[in-house]
Amino acid sequence: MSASTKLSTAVKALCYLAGSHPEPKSSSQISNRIGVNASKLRQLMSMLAKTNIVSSTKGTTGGFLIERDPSQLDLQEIYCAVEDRKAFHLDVNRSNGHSADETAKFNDYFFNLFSEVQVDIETKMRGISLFDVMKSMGVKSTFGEKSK
Amino acid sequence: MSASTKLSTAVKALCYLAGSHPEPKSSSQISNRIGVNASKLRQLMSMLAKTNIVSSTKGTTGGFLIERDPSQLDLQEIYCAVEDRKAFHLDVNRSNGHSADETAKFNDYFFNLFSEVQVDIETKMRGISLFDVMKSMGVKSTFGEKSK
DNA sequence: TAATATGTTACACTTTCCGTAACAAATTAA
DNA sequence: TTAATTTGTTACGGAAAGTGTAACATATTA
Repeated sequence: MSASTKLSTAVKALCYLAGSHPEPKSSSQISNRIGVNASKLRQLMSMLAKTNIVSSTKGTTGGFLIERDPSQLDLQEIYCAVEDRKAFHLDVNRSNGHSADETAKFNDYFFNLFSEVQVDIETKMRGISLFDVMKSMGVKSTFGEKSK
Repeated sequence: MSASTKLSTAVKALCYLAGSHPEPKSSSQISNRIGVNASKLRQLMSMLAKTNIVSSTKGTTGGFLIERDPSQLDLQEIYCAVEDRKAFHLDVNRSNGHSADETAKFNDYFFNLFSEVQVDIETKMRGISLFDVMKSMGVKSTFGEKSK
């Protein structure tokens, strides 16, 4: 999955889980809802589980459960959980030329520039919580409510 | 070529041209210098020529010439010249799910978010001139100087 | 007329992305 | 204990994108 796809897919799934908490949802339920393949979704969810953003339980009554308050969970954290690469990856081309020194200096320059851009993106995403997204989306959170 | 590769390659070439103005440089000279394939480089240069950032002349004494003052040429402009897609492209995944309406709303949300990010990147790149890059790189501009 | 340079198209190769399948391990229900 | 269900992980074939190179028409110079 590409970086941006991972992020948006993860957010969709988390919105769904936050709207049906504390009822666990299986990968098939989630995938039916948000329209991605169940297997690929499990790969994504297992990453969210490793950082304890969701919990997972196996077996007949199992599934995924969101573990974090949506208002205290920002997009940057979600992104880092599902993507190894730093922010939105921009790559500098590898040096092949004669003047390897100069090419290396150029590559450093663009590496630094793109790093700055990445920091800017991270800052922006840190300012947006899952709850913010849910509000925009009209999804009501049931996180933290007592189950009847 | 990827977007970021196009930009960095174009900037390398333009720095070279700005440092050897007004002497035209052929695609082989440039490619030898910055270490990319001459044919691919011509593809890139022809895009810069269409927006008059460089001029090109054919024939034995031909080659490429930078046409803009490096201090009045910013990275965003270079980027736009060589890349069709808007800024650094981030894509939203296409909807397949049951609730197509909701998926569409999510996609809209992320499309808007990524658009904002793109605007931020553009703003940053508009603040950096080719001359700024050359300064960082220690390349001396000969643009505008009289040829002897 | 020969040589040289741009501008464009094409092609094979590699890498990445995407959708799907398969199956071990864990858990629940009967 | 057995069958059913679910996560977690790996693998694979095809699609798409990126890369390096070649080829050639067109234009210009010597």
